[in-house]
Amino acid sequence: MRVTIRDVASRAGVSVTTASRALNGEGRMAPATRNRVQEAAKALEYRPNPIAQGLVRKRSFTLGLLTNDTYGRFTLPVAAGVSNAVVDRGVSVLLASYQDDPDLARINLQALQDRQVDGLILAGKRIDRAPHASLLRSGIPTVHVMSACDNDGIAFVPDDAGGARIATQHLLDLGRRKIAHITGPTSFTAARIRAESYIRTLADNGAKPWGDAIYGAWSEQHGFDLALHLYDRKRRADAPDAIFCGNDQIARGMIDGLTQLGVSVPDDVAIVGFDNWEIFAAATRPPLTTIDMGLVELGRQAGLCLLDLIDGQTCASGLTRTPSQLVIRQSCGADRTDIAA
Amino acid sequence: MRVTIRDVASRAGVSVTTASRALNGEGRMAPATRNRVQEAAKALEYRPNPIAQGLVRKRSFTLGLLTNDTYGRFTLPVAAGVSNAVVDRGVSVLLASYQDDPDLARINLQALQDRQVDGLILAGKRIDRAPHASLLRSGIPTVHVMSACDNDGIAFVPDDAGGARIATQHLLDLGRRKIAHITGPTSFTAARIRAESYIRTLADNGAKPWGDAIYGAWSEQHGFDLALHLYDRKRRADAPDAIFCGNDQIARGMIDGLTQLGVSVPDDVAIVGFDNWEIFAAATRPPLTTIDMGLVELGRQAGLCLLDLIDGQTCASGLTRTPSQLVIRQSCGADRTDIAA
DNA sequence: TTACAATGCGCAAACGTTATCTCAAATTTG
DNA sequence: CAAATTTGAGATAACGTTTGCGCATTGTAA
Repeated sequence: MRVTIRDVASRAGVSVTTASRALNGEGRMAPATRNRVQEAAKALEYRPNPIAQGLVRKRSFTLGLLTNDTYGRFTLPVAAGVSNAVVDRGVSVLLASYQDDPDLARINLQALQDRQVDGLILAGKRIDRAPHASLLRSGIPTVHVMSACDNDGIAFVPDDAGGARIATQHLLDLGRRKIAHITGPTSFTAARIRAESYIRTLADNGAKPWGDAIYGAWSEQHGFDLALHLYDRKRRADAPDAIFCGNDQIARGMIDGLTQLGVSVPDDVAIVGFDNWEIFAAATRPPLTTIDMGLVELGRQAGLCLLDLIDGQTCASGLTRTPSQLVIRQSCGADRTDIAA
Repeated sequence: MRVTIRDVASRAGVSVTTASRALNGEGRMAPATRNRVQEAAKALEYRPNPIAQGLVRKRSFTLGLLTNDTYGRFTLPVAAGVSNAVVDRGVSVLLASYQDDPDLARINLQALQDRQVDGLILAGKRIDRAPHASLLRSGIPTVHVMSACDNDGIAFVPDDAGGARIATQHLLDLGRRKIAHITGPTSFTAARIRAESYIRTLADNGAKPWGDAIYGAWSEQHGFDLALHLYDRKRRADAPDAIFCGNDQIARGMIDGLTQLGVSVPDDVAIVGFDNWEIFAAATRPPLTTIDMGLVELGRQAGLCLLDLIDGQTCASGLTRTPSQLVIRQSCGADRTDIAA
């Protein structure tokens, strides 16, 4: 059988009560006694039983991660971040996935409630869609990740504006001046934010955008088609010398299109993507310089914030945007000798 | 406060003991009494507290899913499958991710053990690598997913041979006869299995492989380079009229290469991929016909098997390969009018 | 001294279940 | 009709913790 607090207590020659208090650092107690208990615990490799603790403390020391992301592209890095952030505080993460299915959402939420999760992380796949309403008023401390929430909610999302700024700035720093922006549908808030930030960054540097931001699908096709259109032989002279793409797929399509037209990347046109979707970004020819949204770190912060929230501390409320980072590969021609592979 | 079994008991006018037995369907009891209790439970929306149950039953009704897959490409579908399979048996899934880091693996395993998970799912990213040794002898019922295990272990992996057979057969059915196979490194068991199955399927149909299976990297580059090589103008006449690619990335590279050479897919060459990595497969031009490994279903089966194992039932031991499925898009020219989009 | 507070620790109850006994009433048996 | 058996259900003790309360013992002020 597992070693219980009873074993620790008897080895230290104290009562169970005292042992408990010694280990939790509570109550008045002779320092010597406390030490004795702690050493006994260490010697026996005692680890408290979270289930028993949960029963009496009415806390389970678990977080529920309820996700809506089918492919795991966003969720798994986030989940890893959450899990790693809280594991050394003795907290574990329950994963449940409802695939846009309200029934499944309800069942899973109920299961998490039954388990008395101390907190809930609701993960989505886009920042302007709120989780299904039934998830919203669970009565459990909740943070949102990669999704919208109501006014008094707490959400962690990537710093779209910052990422766009870094990307645009990078192109400016490389001397490009005719910088275009091609991105997803206007209906996506993330797309609009990135576009606005792109424009503002240019303005801050005394530059003008090359035409309006071009909205469309988040697809390779979109990038590909625009490459063919913008760099059509008739227009090529006036075409951009750099493009900031709203995601890696668009960037990929763009590069493919440019390559097909014989336009050189990065010599003629520098390309920056967004997402750092590794297998995608590394597979373009040339490999794609892009923005990493720092999802693992985002998960970390969401996890820690949730823990604070549970402890009753006031946690950074509202929307927190975790910083993005530029990952330099070869599609912009920047020197990357100072950057680890 | 939550409604407890005490509330149910008093509403039904019985003792707590009787209520418990009535709800668990145990013990001798007047049918009327049992009904009364069950109705009381329903009326109060009673749901038993798994924590309390766990304490006395020495089971936690949780499964631990310990994964090594960093990007979540495989793990999240599997996790969703596991979770959905077990949720209506009152079991939840704890997710932990060690990123090839032995220390993290140890810590996470310990956390799962502390929580007294009833079973463990060890998920990897390739079928010929066993999990870190320290994970192997945890003393907890374990099934492996997408990874190797020792002889008396239980593992669930995709049916590589079946998938390769279906893919090859599909090409044969479409009348192709010069079918090549391009795949990942020989060091990957999955690659070898797929290659062997490809050869066997051809033989079963009285056909011969077009040359040896070509091993290389699991990358687009590999496919791309081979396209340029195989369909070089000098060789094109003898080149394959169909290629079964070992994964979607190779297929993607191959299609890109062929397109660049002006070789038509699927008219001149039919391409089948492997993985059905949605965003990849749907983005090729033309969209890729490929093999879906059924990871969600794999997760389901692994979860149910683990539950059986925990109940002491003898579960299908050894390696279980869950069936793959052909997803028909447009890279083979097959009619797909009978298939839903 | 006497009274009274502080210190150090243990008893016992609680958390919400299930499981092991026990025991009265109802039923069958001889 | 008495004895043996079955039936139905409750009392009580776990499970491993934490926690409110109480009780000695020691130290301090009057």
